[in-house]
Amino acid sequence: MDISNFLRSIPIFSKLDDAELQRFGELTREKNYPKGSVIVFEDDPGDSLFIVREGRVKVVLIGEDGREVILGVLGVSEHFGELSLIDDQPRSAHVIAMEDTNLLVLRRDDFRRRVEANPAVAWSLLVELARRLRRADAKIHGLALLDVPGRIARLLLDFADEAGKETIEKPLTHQTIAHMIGASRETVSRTIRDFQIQGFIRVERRRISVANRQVLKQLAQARV
Amino acid sequence: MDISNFLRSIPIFSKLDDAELQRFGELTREKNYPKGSVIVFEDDPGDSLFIVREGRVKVVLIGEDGREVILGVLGVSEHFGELSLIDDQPRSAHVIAMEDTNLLVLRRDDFRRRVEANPAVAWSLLVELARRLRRADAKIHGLALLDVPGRIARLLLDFADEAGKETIEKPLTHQTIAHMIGASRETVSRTIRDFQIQGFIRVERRRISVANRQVLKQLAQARV
DNA sequence: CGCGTTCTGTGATTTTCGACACTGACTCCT
DNA sequence: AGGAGTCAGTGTCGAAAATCACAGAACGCG
Repeated sequence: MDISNFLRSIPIFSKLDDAELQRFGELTREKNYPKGSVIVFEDDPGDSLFIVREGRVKVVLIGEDGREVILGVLGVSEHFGELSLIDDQPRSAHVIAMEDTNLLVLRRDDFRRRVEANPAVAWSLLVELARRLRRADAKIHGLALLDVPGRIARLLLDFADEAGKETIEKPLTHQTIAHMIGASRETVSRTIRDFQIQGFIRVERRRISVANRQVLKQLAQARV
Repeated sequence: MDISNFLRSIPIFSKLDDAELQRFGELTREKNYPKGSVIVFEDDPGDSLFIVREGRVKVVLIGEDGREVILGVLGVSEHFGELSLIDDQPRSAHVIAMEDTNLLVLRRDDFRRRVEANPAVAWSLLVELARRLRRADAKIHGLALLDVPGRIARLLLDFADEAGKETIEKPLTHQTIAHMIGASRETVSRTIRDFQIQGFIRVERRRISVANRQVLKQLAQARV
């Protein structure tokens, strides 16, 4: 797929006409990162926007002791790094490649100029940030008000909804889930096993499917 | 203070010229809410932006069982409710008056039209949302990676920085702090007492001052 | 000034989770 | 096919914090 068409598939650029897309495309550079490499370091100044063209990355916070929390996992045609471009503050998290990854990179000045010339892009960006803010609030809600089963239930429902069906295709290890919900690997293992025994979910070879939506919804709402 | 001047004191409007401020001002309505009343309900459709002119409000998530988490406390010249205006989604949280409060209200269409006519406002809004997103991430970091003393230490430092000095003037009850950091009232009481005994902070008649910044910073970083 | 409501301090008890420490099972190479 | 590395299941243990249950302080208001 050529760059213009690829950019068009991204919400914040979708409103642009061909000429604009072309110009944006010309400003980008490509970069490759092998699995496990760190793309962005927390606290770095940061002056680029990244768009995932191939692979998957995780946005993580890392504590002094090395424990991590995953703020989000981004796949093809999702982007990251715009915060620092907007407010000139340092990076707020690390971004690490979960697989071999190919990114398009756009530098601050180029990006800003283009945005200023295109109010539609600014608006789409606002919508995108609003979406993230809502997600962040939901995450805070989960961490503060739900116990571990609740958080796992919510995560599974989220993924199922996103996939549009009952079965979650993505390869999620218990460790990854643990980091996403702020729990330990063992607790996740136990809880998943529990859900399975109770018949809420079905698991075969790392693929989870939701069997009893109702109960999970219950768990995801109240601390029981 | 007249409305134009008041609006000028707000970051997202500060870049506007007098004529624009005047026009914005004419579109606003005033509303009063007594202490404890609910200004915005989660899940409501929502089509207004609110600016605090007097008083204080809290943005809260409430669980099924009535337990609450405070996402933020907003004072004079801060605003809320823009998310729903941007993405047309329902309100993501409740907003409740902590004191008798006077608000300026701006309706969606008026707001949007004015924003579209003023790219500078759109940009300031982006900066504001970016700031909130960073705060939300920091909150997630705290909830997932820090123990209660750590979270309290961080909160106190935040407030002290905000106040610009060592003493925090705002009237914070232990209950409120507990809701802000996702902990129980009792644990907060005990921890505050502890900090006091250890000489990290000084407390007199509900006003807390930071005595030993260093130690608090330590606590706020690592799980000890 | 008194009285009720809202805060705070503290003990005892109970839950929830994380920390370890292993075991076994897959899977991906090369 | 053999071996390294990663992933998952499980038991025990202990620490952190939530909960429960009061008692005492402080504050704010009529």
